[in-house]
Amino acid sequence: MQSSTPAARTGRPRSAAADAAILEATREALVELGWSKLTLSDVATRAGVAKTTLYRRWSGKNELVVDAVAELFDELELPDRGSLAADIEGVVLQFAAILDRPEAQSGLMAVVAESTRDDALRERIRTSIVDRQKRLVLEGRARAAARGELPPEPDPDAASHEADLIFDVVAGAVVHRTLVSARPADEEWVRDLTRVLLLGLAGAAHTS
Amino acid sequence: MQSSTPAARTGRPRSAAADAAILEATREALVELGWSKLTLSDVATRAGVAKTTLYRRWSGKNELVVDAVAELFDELELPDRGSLAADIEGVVLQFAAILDRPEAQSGLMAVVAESTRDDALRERIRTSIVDRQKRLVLEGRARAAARGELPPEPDPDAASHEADLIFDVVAGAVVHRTLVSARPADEEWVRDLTRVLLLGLAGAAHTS
Amino acid sequence: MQSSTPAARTGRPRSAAADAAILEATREALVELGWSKLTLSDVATRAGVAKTTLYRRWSGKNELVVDAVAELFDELELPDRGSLAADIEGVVLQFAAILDRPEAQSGLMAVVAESTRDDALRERIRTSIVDRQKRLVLEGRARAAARGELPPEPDPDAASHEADLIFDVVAGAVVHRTLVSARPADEEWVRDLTRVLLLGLAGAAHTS
Amino acid sequence: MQSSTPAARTGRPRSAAADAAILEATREALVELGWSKLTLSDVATRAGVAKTTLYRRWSGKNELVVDAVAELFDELELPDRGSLAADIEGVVLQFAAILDRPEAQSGLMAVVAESTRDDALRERIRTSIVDRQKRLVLEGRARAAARGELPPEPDPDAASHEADLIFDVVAGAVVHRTLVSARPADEEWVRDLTRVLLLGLAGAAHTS
DNA sequence: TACTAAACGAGACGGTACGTCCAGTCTTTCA
DNA sequence: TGAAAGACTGGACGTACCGTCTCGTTTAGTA
Repeated sequence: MQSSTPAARTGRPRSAAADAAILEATREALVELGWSKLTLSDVATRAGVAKTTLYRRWSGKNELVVDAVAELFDELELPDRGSLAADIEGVVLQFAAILDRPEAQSGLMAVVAESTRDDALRERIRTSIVDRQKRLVLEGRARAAARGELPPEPDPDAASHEADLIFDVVAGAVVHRTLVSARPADEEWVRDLTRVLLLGLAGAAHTS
Repeated sequence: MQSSTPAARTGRPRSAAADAAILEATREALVELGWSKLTLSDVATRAGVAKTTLYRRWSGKNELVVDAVAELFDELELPDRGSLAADIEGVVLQFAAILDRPEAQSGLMAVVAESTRDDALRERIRTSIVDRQKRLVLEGRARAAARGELPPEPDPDAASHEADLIFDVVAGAVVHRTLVSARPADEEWVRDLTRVLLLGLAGAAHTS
Repeated sequence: MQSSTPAARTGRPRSAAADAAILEATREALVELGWSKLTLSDVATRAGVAKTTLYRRWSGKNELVVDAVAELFDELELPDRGSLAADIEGVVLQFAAILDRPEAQSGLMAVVAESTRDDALRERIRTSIVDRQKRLVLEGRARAAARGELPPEPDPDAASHEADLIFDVVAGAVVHRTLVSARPADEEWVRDLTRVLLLGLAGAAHTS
Repeated sequence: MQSSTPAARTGRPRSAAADAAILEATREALVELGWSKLTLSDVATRAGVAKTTLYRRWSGKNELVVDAVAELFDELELPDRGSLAADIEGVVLQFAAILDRPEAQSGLMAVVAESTRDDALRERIRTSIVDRQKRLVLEGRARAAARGELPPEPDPDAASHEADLIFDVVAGAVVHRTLVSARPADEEWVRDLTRVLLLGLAGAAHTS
C-alpha cells in the first residue's frame, strides 16, 4: 500500500493491524451508509483508530475506498473448468458476484467518477483493480490456445489489443447490467453474453 | 420537470428562463469543477438565481445533475446510414462523443454511483437517460428487419430481452473504454466492437 | 459591536438575540471551564447557535471574550459619596468586585496576554474596557475640584498625565492584589490603598 | 527544579544541558511566536531534544513557561544607591526593563491567567517569581531604616502587611502601565510613581 | 570490561478543537 | 406572491497540537 522500501527504522512503527481494521471498517461503512454518507471520522471510529492515523496513511476518501474495494477483487480466480466458454462464464459470474455486493457497488462507481478528474486516482484504480482482472483475460486466452480452442496468437500486440476489447465488453456489460439496468447478472444472462462474445470473436478471427 | 398542470394562476409566475440557465450553469460547473466540487450555491450564482429558486425546482444535487446531463443525450439520432453495421457504428460514435465531454463524464458516473442506494434516483436516470438510448436500439433493430438484414422478431418479449443484452454490452463497453480504460472510443475501436457484436448476434440467432 | 451603518437592508437580518445569548454563554463557559478550556464549539452549543453564526460575528476567541468581559464593566458607576476618598473607595471596591468574579479573572488576563502580540486586540481592549474605567477617574477628579477638595487643574494635558498615573496605580494594584497575590481587595485594603494614594497625590501637588 | 533527593543511582543520568537548552528555546519561541502559538513540539525541536525529554521534566506548557520566565528575574538586584527613593527607582526600572522584553510580556500574563484556575500553578508562580521580588521590598525597607530614612518597624506582621501593599502597588502599576496602557515605564514615569508612593507612605505613617 | 537500567531520538498513536465549507431551511425586502 | 439576498442550523472536512506510547539507541554507573 505504501512504500516497500526499508525506509526509516527509527520511531514507533506503524501498526499493521490498523491498516486492516481501517479497510474493513471502510467496507462496513460503505455497506451501511454508501459512498456519499461515508465519513472518515466514522470510519476511524469504527476501526477504533484516530482520524490522524487514517490521514497518515491515506490522503483522502477516494484513495481509501479504492484500497478497500480492491481487496474484494483478491478473490477472483480462474480455475480450469475444461472449456473456454466455461472458464469465461465462471470468471464473469465471480465478477458479477463481487459487483453485487453493496460495498462494491457504492464505492466503485464513485471512485471511477472521481477518477475522471484525477489522473493519480485513475492510475491507482487501474493498478489496484483493473489490471488484476485483465490478467485473467490473458490467462484464459492462453489456456484456450493450449487446449486448441483458439489459434495461438503470435503477435503480442494484437493479443493485448484483443484483450482490451474483450475486457471492456465483459466488464462494461456486467457493470452496466448490474448498476444501470439494475438487473441481476445471473447464470442465464452470463451464458447469453458469453455465447455472443465467443461467436463474435470466432467470426472476427475468420474475417479479419 | 415538474407538474405540467396549468398550476397556480395567482402570484408571480416562475421564470422559464431560469430553468434553462440553471441547467446550463450546472453543466458549466461540472466542466470546471467536476461533480464533487460542484456546489449548489455556486450553480445558483452562475445562473444569476437565488439558491431558493434552485431548491424550489430540484430536490438536490443528484436530481439537478441528472437533468443537466440528460439534456446532452437529446442530440442522439439514428439517421439511416444504409446498413445495420453503419447504423450501429454511427450511434455508438455519437454516444462515445457525448461521453467524451467532461460534463458528462464527471456527472454521469457520480449519479449512477448515488443511484445504487436511491431507487428514485435510479428511476429518474432510467427515464431521463437510459430509456432514451434504448429506444434507438429497438428502432435500429426494426429498421434492420425492414431491410431484411435480420429476421423479424415475432416475440416482443424476446426482442426486449435481446435489446437489453445489446444495450448493456454496447453502453457498458463504451463507458468502460472511456472512463475506466481511459482510451478513446474512436472509429477503429467502434468498428471492432460492432463487428464482434453483429457476428455474435448472428451466430446466436442460428444456434439458439 | 459591528458597524452601525445602515448597510444592506436585503436578506435575512442578523438575530439580535443571538449576540446576547452568545456573550452570556461565553461568560458561563468562562466560569465553568476557564479561558484555556473554553471552546467556541461549546459556547455555540450553550448559546443554542451554530458555530458558523458565532464566527460570522467574531473573528476568534479573543475578540469574543473581550466583548463578553467588557459587559461586566457596564455596571461601574460613580455615585457621589460626599468626599473624594469615599468616591475612590467606592469605585475601587466596585472594580475589585468585578475582578473577583471568575469570568473576569479567567478571561481578562488571558486577553491581555494575547494583546501583547496583537495591536488590534489591545485597541479593542482599550476601547471596550479600559477607557470606560478611565473616564471615571477624570469624572471623580472634576467632582473633587468642584467640591474644593483639589485645586482645579487648568492644564488638560497635565490632568490626563496625572489620570494615567492614578489609573495605572489603582487598576494595577487591584489586579495584582486579586490575581497575583490572590488575596482579597476588601474594604480595609482599599482604605489603605486610598489613603496612600491621596496623601501621595496631595504631597506631590505641593512639591511639584 | 525537581527533587533534590539523591534518588536513583543507576541508569543514565538526565542531561543537565538539556534543561538549559529547553528553557532557552522556550524563551526564544516566546519571543518569536508568543504564548498562544508556542507549541511544545516546536520548543523540543529548537532545543534539539525529543518531546519525551521535555515531558519527563515539566508537566506542561504552563510549568515550563513559568520556569523559563522566572530565570529572567534572576538578574534583579538592589545595589545601594544612597537613598530610599533612588533604591526604589532603580529596582522599579529594572523590573520595568524585564517586563519590556517580549518573552516576559507574552508569557507572564498568560500563566497568571492560567493560575486563576490552578492553585499549584499559582504557587509555582509565587515561589519562582513573586517572592523573589518581594524580598527586595523588605531588603530596601531594612536598608532605609538603617539609614534612618524610615523608623524601624518593630512589628514584623505590620511590616509584612505594609510590604504587601507596596508590592501590589508597584508591581501592579508597572505591569498595567506596560501591558495594558502600553506606554513605557521610563525614568520620568518611575520618578512620578516613586514620589507619590513615598509621600503617601510617609503621610500614612504619620496619621495611622 | 561487560552489564544494566534509565535517559534519549524519533515518530506513531488516540484525542480534541480548530476554522472553513456546504447542504438545506428560514426570514427579510423588493418587484 | 415569486424571487433575490443572505443569515440560519447542522455536520463533515482536513489540520494542528496535545500528551502518551512504543520502538531502537546511547550512556553513565556499577559489578
